[in-house]
Amino acid sequence: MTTRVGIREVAKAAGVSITTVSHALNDATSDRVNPKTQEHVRAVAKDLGYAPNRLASGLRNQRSQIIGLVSDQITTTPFAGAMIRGAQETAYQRGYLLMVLNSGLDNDLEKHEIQTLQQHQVDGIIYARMYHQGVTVPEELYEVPTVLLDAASADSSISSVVPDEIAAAESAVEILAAAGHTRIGMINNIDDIPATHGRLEGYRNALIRNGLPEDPRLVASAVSDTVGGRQAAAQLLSLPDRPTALFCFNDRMAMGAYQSASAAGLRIPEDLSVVGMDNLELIADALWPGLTTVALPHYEMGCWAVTRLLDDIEKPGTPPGQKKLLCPVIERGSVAPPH
Amino acid sequence: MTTRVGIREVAKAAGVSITTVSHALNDATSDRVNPKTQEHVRAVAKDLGYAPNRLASGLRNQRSQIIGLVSDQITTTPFAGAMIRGAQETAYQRGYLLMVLNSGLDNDLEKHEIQTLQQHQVDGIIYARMYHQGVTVPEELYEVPTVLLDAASADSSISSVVPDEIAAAESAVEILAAAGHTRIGMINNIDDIPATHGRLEGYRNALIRNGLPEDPRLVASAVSDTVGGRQAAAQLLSLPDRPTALFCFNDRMAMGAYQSASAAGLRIPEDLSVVGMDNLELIADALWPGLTTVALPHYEMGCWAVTRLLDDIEKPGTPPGQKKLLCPVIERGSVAPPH
DNA sequence: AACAACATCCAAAACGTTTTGCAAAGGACT
DNA sequence: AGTCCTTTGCAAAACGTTTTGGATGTTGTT
Repeated sequence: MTTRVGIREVAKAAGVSITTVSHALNDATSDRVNPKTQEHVRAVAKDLGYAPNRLASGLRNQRSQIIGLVSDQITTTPFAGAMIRGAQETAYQRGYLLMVLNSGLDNDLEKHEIQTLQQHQVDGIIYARMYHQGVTVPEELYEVPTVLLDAASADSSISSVVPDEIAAAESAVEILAAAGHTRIGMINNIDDIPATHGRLEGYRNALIRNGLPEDPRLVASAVSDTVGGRQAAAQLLSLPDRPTALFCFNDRMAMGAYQSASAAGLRIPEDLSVVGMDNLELIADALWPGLTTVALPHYEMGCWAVTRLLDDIEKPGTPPGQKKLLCPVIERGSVAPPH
Repeated sequence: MTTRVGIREVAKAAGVSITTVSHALNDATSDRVNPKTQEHVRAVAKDLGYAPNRLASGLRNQRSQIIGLVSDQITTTPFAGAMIRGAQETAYQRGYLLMVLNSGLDNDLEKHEIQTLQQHQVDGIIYARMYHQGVTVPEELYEVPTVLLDAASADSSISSVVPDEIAAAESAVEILAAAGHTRIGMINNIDDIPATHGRLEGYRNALIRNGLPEDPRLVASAVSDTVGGRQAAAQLLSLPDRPTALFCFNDRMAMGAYQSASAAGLRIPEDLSVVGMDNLELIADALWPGLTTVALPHYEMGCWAVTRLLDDIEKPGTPPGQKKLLCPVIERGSVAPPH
């Protein structure tokens, strides 16, 4: 384990002072150092594989080049990965590193984690949820630049990014309407979260825009997993005038709908069209036929959050913004015209 | 934003010198400070909410209290979450923070990331893969304590942790044999990775141990996703003397088996028993009936890796170890006796 | 009563950078 | 040729800790 090369070594090797090295490396604009010298120093530094100790430089300029990401849970959903990856990659591109912490549901732990991050002088914090929800921001976060990821706060002084649930549901239902369906059912979630209300609203908007009547019997709600979807679908499919198409709250419920359809002897998409939401590849891609669905922009939200945060850090004073990101439709094979 | 309270403030408030504060706080064993004074200082520090600046103390004692985790991909599998959570939680419990970086498949990027971590003076690095595979460790990692997560290296000087593929497959097949099956098929992966060979070996071991004949026609291989599983299952189920039970390489392939069984008019588990592997809850829980499967210990592997790494860091000289972790069976509803 | 031994605390140096105030050197203008 | 200005490089201070060597004060022994 060779001892790390420091700025001194570079200075000696380049035949100049430490100061000159520092200026040559950092202060690109200032004309305190001769361009030729600068180039020379840079060459030598690169040659020696010099990379400044971030602890030291962080201590000096009160900037750690680290941002923290604290989230409620990280394991249950595969979305976590995409969000973190989006955040990590854009942070890295801008010269920052990401520190990930998850607090479960423990508020005290969360407080403690935020404090720990502050001990490490993080330059900013991303406060993330693993599914879209409203939150109240812990007061510790007001001490440091913060942006909310997949979460929204009543306090509009804090930036946040969430998916545009309404528009997403609209485009999902639009696909079914465009295929010619006039009796379109919806399988909704029962939790009181933004997605539940937003997707229902989008469903209604799309019906209205297409001149289709709203039939309250065509909306069934259940627990938002496969079993719930199976039950809700069974209910809708047993209606005397059953829907020919189903918009499902998410892909897991859509999987339940597949199961009920199969049990009822209905083929997808010939007898029943289905559209899901979330683009859970593990399911949407695995179903037979593949599930047409609307993707949640987790990766993009991660990118947006970090971009916003770093803008805030690097040029403070930018006014906060609440962003809703669009959700792209992913077409597979579960939609066909009704007969 | 109140200015952070430093060690000076504590010293002033407690009426002692900075040195005394530092000793009182850190050096619990040394008798350089009066117990009463120590207690007093600690009370004051807590009162003021003092927490030492980790950048400064890291710089001083060449320890950042940070460990890095670099992995190939983080998004495609939901396992990433569990591994990272395991690593993060145990690190946090021992006073460390985790820095997560993913390099995709880009080797240069990976090198650069490792260097960046070293700039931040990380105390150690976890080198992770998102599915079990052999790797050659980048030479940069020899400069710093390292352990491999879900990956093994030919170089036995480096610690690593992987799932015990053979034992896992054995227990999967054991379940089927215990239920009374004598014609047990296997749907395997075609990739040349440890899991492929290990699970096949475990399958064979279990057959032998139960005195069952090995019939090579009962093993079908395909791409390890749902479509592949569907095809392989179709092949096995069309055999004149078809297997009454299927051990599938993973849960996605098992889902394909469900689809083929349904297409062939076979009910699960009455006509066909199925066991998967991975315990991908999204699928295993969603299938109907629920899929009995063997869980990969991702969370536990994350814990083990960090524990090992920190032991290494805190008391160097511990000899390296290669660990295989056992995989628990998760029983659901896809196994029944043959008729 | 003087001195040794001990307990307690303090001042200062160090970790590796960045940055400020100055000094030295070199060139152009009168 | 002398003055002034510009260009360039250096020494030193600062960031917030930890730790070492030594100073101070207190107690016990002869």
